[in-house]
Amino acid sequence: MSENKSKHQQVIEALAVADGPMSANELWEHLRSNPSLNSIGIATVYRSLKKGVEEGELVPVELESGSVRYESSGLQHHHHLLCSTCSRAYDVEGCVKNLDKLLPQGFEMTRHEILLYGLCADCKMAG
Amino acid sequence: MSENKSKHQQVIEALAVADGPMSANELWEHLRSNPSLNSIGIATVYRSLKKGVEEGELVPVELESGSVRYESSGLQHHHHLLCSTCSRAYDVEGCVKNLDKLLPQGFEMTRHEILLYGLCADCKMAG
DNA sequence: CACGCTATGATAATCAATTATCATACATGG
DNA sequence: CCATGTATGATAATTGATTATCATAGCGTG
Repeated sequence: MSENKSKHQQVIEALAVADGPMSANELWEHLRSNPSLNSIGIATVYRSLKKGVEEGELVPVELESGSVRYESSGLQHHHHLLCSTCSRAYDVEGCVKNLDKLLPQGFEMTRHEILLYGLCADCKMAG
Repeated sequence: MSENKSKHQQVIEALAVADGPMSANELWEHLRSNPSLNSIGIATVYRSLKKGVEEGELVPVELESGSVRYESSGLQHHHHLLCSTCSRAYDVEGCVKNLDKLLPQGFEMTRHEILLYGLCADCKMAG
């Protein structure tokens, strides 16, 4: 049925509406748990992520030592919060001034990431 | 010869004078390349890092998806720059204001990390 | 319908990082 | 010197993430 979305589209779209970058595994579990979609294989998730990055729709985000997360490209400048309870990463809007003042003499900065550690709203509420 | 430092001490001291957090492998290569020390095994490096963390002398720092770096505990508040050429992480002094303003409603922040991406002085010079 | 192509899924294989093993070396206290 | 316990190194084993394989299913075209 061509009315249905391809698995690749499902991956891309799931990230388009996500509230933060997701790892292959998070995405896999998220998509499998959605009853309106058929099941998806982990291999397909990885394939779609790779393809999405190659085609410029997705951007890899590295926040931790374990795995790589992905987010839609073209989001406006933002940063992330890593919840120490659920381990999910959440987008946080905005930025701060004066980051250049941190840069040591002789170094060059091309971009930056601000990572907040703490609790997301759900986990804080539950906690 | 008890006048010599144990390998564990060598690891701890190497991190104490380092200009940034180091991974087990970086530390291993660094220590092996120091002609004034005997060679060291990678297993000993891992053991010393684990012990150092357990005893509170070291702190793990996760900046990337690949591996964990370690730094001396008790350094004053600082952040890091990751050189895209040599892949080393460097400490950068200072911080910025207004980070709390980034925190979304309902979330809680316990700590933060600012990561600058770019070139270290050596690589920029060489580049 | 047959053909050929892409998408998909299950799973084996790979890879890097880390940990576990095990035998040896070293230091210390009888 | 001997017994014992810790430190060390080489290397095997494990682990988690990711990629490669391979067979199958679905789709569009002639």
